[in-house]
Amino acid sequence: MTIKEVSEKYDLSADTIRYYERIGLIPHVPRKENGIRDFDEAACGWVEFSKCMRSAGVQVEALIEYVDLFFKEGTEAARKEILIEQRARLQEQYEQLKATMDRLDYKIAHYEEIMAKNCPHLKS
Amino acid sequence: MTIKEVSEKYDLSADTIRYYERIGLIPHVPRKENGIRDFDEAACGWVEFSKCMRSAGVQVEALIEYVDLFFKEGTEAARKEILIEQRARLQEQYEQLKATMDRLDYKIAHYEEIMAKNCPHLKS
DNA sequence: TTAACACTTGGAGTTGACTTCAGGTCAATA
DNA sequence: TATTGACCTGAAGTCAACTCCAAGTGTTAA
Repeated sequence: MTIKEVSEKYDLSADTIRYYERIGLIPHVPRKENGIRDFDEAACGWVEFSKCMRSAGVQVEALIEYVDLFFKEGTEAARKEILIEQRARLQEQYEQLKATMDRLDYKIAHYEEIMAKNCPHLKS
Repeated sequence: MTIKEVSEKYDLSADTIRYYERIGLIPHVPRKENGIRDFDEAACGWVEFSKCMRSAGVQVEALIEYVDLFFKEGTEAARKEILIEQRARLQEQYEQLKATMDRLDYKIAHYEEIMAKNCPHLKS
């Protein structure tokens, strides 16, 4: 697969994918003889994984570290640690998100109320 | 209250609070004769609100617009729209977060398994 | 065969959200 | 009275994460 196809498949710009490879957020992508990237299933998998993690807000730094460890043997414990820490971060984000959503719901309901009062023709 | 007290109360740097005021993310804070900020309850409320919204990821831009409308009459519908849109954004973030957390759980479980296998002394 | 196009690289530029700095005022304390 | 410390302002700097650009190569279509 070309970078364009992968870009369309995962809705990430080709520049972003190249950038991810450059900084090591995804492993080196195989090339054809002429140097053009030729994504195999594994490379696609990494793109998909990084997209999922990034769009949830997992930091680039943590992903780079994970990918780096991935190619070294005997790093399972360290990789697991990274995942656990990132999972905890997302949990915190989730709590914050939930609290804020509740608050927005409350405020929105408040505006509903105000607007009902200010529209006398609605109270038939 | 001084900016320092407010900064400690809400765990936001004084610089951030001044920045928020400058860009209109919180309304103008009352001053003493000498020009020093003197936060009253309303000003504190705005700081707390902005902190809550920002830490959930609501964009600065949307909050500025909201604060701006807040001081104009007859803008209730517009304000409500902003809140609804931001609420929808958070909902999306939430879905993404949940999917990614599930995925991390799955991967973490996978590492548990691998590590159990690679530690024969644990299987008594 | 020449133009158009998709790709390559290294590096520079942009964006959003702060954060730091320089230079100044003012109140209180040694 | 001099200096310390908290505050002020406007402007410049930083950081993460892209995003765009210039200059070049290789393949396809007119």
